[in-house]
Amino acid sequence: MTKRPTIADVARRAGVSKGSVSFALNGRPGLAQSTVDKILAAADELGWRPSNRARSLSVSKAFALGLVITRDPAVLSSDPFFPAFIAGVESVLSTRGQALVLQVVTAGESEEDGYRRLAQDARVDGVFLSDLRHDDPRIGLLVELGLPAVTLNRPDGDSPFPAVTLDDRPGTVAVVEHLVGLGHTRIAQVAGPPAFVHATARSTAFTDTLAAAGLEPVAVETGDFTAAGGIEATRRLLALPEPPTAIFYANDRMAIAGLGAAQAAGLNVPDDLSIAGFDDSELAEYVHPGLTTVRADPFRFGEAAARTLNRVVDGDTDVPDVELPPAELVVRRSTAAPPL
Amino acid sequence: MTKRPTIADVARRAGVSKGSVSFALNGRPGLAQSTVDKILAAADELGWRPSNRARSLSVSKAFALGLVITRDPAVLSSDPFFPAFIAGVESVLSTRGQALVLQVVTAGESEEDGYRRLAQDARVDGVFLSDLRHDDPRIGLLVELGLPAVTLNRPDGDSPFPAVTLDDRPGTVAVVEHLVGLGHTRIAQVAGPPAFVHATARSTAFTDTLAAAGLEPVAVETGDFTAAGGIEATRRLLALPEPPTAIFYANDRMAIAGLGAAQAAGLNVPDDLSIAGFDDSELAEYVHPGLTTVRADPFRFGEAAARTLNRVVDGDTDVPDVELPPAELVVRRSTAAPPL
DNA sequence: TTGTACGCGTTATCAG
DNA sequence: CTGATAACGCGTACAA
Repeated sequence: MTKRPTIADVARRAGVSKGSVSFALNGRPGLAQSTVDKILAAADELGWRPSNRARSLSVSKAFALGLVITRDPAVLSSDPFFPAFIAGVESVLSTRGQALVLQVVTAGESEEDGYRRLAQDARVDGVFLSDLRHDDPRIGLLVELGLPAVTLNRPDGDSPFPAVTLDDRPGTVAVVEHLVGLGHTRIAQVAGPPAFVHATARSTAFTDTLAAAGLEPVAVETGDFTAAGGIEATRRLLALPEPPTAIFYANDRMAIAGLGAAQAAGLNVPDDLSIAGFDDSELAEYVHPGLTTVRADPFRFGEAAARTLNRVVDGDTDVPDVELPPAELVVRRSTAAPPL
Repeated sequence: MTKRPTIADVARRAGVSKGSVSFALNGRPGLAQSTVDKILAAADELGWRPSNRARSLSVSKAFALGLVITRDPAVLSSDPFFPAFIAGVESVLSTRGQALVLQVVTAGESEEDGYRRLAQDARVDGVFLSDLRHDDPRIGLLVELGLPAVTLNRPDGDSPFPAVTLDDRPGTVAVVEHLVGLGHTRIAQVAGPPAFVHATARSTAFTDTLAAAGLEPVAVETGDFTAAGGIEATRRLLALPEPPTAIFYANDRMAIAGLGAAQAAGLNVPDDLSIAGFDDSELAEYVHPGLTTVRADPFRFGEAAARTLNRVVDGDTDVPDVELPPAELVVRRSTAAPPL
């Protein structure tokens, strides 16, 4: 409550100049050790902490990173990725005295505006680019804005930014092999919107693996990652003349909703229909039957992304991409051999 | 990319002094209208935007609000409240050029430290205080730190901060009356941790309403709001010599997990057991059977909280509490008359 | 090591 | 009234 001490207070108390204090506190050479000690002691006694504001102004940095999330709230509500991702990011930022600025862009406002605001207001030193889309326009935008970034997974176009990647494909392959191994031949997929890089990556891995087993998808429906979308897609699949005996969903939310739809239609899961999801969200383990799914580690993803972004922000050129351990299959009760 | 224009550039272009520019842009009296127009035009032509770093330094404000969330990531992951709440907050902040600084405090670090950091780093002008606990120590801490706040719901002790409240009780009462109306007499509850104000509020409303109907709870189990906790509590309830015919959970996550546990135990919901939740999370509608629950509006909550906090931050004294429309009952298929 | 300009708006003081 | 001038907030960086 008493106004915080400034660097001038420290200087006065140590009997030196402001400049020396700054040097001492930043551990820069050019000061006698005895002077450094004196200054550090004075700073300590006064409980001095640098003012972010003054520092920001003089070094032109925000000491903050930004995350723009574009979802309507209802959808975001049950997304299992971001909260854990954010926690991972925080675990890195908190040790560096940085803050995370979050921007939730709801429908109506464009996502680009979110980044633009962050850049114009100079609120952050860099941003995380998530949910990459094909030929993502945000990459060009960020280049234009001069805002450093790290991409979550690798974009398909050119990108000057490092990528932190977590390969979804091994998990997808494992799911398909698991289903094929159980004897399924009529397997369908509920994919995510094709505009997303990760959605098509999963989708392609699905089709390819099936092909490698000499099979073709019964159908590939497109969902929008929401529960409502999962229900719709599931109903369409179940209404097919020859419905699938197994459905692989691009995320758990659609899978859990699909599970509900199948049960509501009188089907027994897994006896009549096997269901697999993607994410291993909290509820996946606890619905009935437990959902077979694919588990990634969003917390680690957040840590790695934050560290990588900071290297860029710190001026490191040629920051290498970081590859995280791939997502892996978690087998539960929702998958079993197909009905005879 | 070309360096942004400063207030001095605008002044030069308009042929006036820096001070006048500042006055004109802040709509302060003391300038001829013609001068104001000239300045505004110059600013416009140059595309000038104030540097909020410089502004921060000179007016000692951060132009940002803070939210500290204390959950371990796994739990936070499926919390339906915060994402929508944050979206509501954003909808207000974005119109004022403010930012939201998010801090996720994971286990190990104390929540208090989160607020302390936010205050010491002067990162925000005020904070949202969520998940109030009885005799919440954070209130005293914030007073000590001199950090303005708004509480989400009303704390039970003294508080100098305005509260934005959303009464859970009418919804709780409605659930109990709904169950009693269906003919249930053996009703149990899975409550939240008693340390939380909202958990005990719901719990008390539950017990009181039951008492008003001349009934007593079969049992009140305490869950921790997680799916795993919901499963445990449900198992204990179902193992009772005379198990309940209806269970009311303090949130949807526990309810959905409880639903899974009941089904895994071979029970038919709602024929053998009625289940009701709280939140109306996205999946509530889509699990099978659809979950009877209580719906609040976290987006509006966020809007109201942001507006209220801003009034405090702006120096308004005696900002009144804001009362939001109460949570309301949503009846779905998971509740029905008890077995004969 | 010190002194001081600098980053950029805000605001109090003062002259016209 | 109108508008200019300068001090201020606080740390950094460079010339002296």
